[in-house]
Amino acid sequence: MSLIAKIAVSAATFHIDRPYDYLVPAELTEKIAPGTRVLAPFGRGNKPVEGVVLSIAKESSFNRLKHLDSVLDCEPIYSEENLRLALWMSDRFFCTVYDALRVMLPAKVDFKREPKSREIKKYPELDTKLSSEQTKVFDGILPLVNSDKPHAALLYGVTGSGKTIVYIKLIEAALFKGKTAIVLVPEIALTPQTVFIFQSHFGDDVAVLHSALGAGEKFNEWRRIRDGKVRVVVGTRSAVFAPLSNIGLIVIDEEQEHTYKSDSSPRYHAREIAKYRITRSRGTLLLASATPSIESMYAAKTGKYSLFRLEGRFNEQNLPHVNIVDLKEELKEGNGGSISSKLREELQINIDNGEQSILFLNRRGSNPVVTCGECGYTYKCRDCSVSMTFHVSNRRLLCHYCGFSIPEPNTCPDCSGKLKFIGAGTQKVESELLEIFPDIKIIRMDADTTSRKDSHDRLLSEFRKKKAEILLGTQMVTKGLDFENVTLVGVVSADMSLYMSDYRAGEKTFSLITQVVGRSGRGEKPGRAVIQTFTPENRVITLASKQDYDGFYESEIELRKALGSPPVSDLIGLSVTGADENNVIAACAKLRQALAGYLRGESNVKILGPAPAIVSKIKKKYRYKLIVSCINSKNIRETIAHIIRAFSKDKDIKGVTVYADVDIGD
DNA sequence: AGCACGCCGACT
DNA sequence: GTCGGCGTGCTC
Repeated sequence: MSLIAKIAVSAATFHIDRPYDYLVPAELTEKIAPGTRVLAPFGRGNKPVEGVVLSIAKESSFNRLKHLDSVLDCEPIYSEENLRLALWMSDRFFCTVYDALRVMLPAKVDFKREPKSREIKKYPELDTKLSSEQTKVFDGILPLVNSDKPHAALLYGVTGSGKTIVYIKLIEAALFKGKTAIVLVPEIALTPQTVFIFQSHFGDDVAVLHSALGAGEKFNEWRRIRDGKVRVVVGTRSAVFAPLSNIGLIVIDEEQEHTYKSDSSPRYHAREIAKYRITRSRGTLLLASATPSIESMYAAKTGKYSLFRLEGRFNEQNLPHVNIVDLKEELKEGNGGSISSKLREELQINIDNGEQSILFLNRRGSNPVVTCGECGYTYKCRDCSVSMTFHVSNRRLLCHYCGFSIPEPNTCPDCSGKLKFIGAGTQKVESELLEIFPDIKIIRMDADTTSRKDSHDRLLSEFRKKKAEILLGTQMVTKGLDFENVTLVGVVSADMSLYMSDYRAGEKTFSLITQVVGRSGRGEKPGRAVIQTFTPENRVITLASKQDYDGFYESEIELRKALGSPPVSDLIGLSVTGADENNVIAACAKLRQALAGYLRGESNVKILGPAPAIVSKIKKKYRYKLIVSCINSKNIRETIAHIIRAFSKDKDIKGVTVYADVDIGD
């Protein structure tokens, strides 16, 4: 009697995803095992598709089985632990089992060679001088790492308080116990110094996983980890799946960063994967940040996580002196430009003193809106519901969502009226600065100037060599940069991220301003910051300017409690997309009805929407959203999964797709 | 989501 | 007769 293999198939979509049974041909019984990849005939056309063996059985309840085509690996590429995690992910994050498995491997894995034997190097414990505060934190966390019970801890450590050295000491402790460690960073390119410290400290014992690695390099690192050649892994989101065994410590640095959440399937949060792995290996999860997410601090304050604090800046540097500039007043005085008189004055002081400045503006291009001054016509993307941004560098209007572009128009296409270019992005601010200070050099750093390989590093090293007076850029200038000659930071518009419908808007803005202000005054000289805003009295802006995290947390958590937002309750988003807007709306109505029916008995469940997404059309597809506010439980997730499956089978709904997303931001 | 099957109209 | 357009339903 031949064996039956239960396969997670790549061609299966969410609503038909289940283990598919196949007969194992006699000649494959030697090679096949749970965790190997196979080719299996699927569908009416028996097209060979890739799949992963979940388990081997003796019999099947299905009676018209097909035979597997071939086994692709000479040994299991997924461990039992991987398979278990994938099954858990599929019900936790509404994805197929194959999708979950796919994200655990580097893009291209060619695994036909024999494995190498594992050798464990002994790592010598290093001698390093901690401050008394660092010692206190280290002594607090060490027993957690040394115990055999799973733990989660939050380390609240202000910028410059020396968190990295604490991570290193804790990793050493984990290695000393024969365990391994993972450090997650938001984006390698933005935190080169942090990565460099780990590399120089742990040498050959550390593997770095970054997105800039080629497929082959990534695979080599992955195999080094898997073969036990390294015991420490530093990397971005997907490094949380690194094939280490016996994990003693996972550190998530800047844990509030949104990059830890995947925005395509599987829509997982690295923190949740880390918790899962740590629980099973009885290790410690250390979340760390200068501006912890509200949900993590809430978990710490309610006793779910242990809480540790590092509040002294390492070199005893003082906080930058912050000026808040009211842009309404500037307008009254006739200054409608991007640079207020105060910021101009402060920039002049720095130029005169040979000191450098960083300016932050979270918008690229020249002008985000081009409109007709006479009839009001506005240039919108052909395929997306957003206005097109003028880029002076190539004199084109560009859609930032799909890349569609047109040449710069001369007059209004409707009435031939004169066009107005409204708002300011980094390119516009650059030209305004050059008008004010014609003799200086400015380095602009945004997606347009860093698209080529290594251009990021090149621009930063030019700035470090003092080849420019001002570094002007988007998000990418807010993190990790450490230039001792930078004594002034300017936030060109603090309002931009503040007035979005996202319930995390305040939290994100607080974190962004706090981080960018922290770029100033990192050397001997004291730092200054100028924050420009139309709402200087806003709570988030005043608290961020004082770097008052505790004050911000207290006011924010009260707000969340009053509104019933996370972390007091959870949100599960249902996104509905399709090319025909009426079909999408009709599908939403049906979905809402189904949700209301199934969830009627549940207490504390609210269904919000449907409403158009913030950007209601992208690449010709309309996007609507329903939100279920609830306490996320297995029961609720199963109900929603059931509704989505039924929805996909519904013949009355055409050309519309739906997916669910947990822990959403808006 | 693919992909094949099948029903029906159009054309040689 | 038979080619092919697309509506329908299944996927071990």
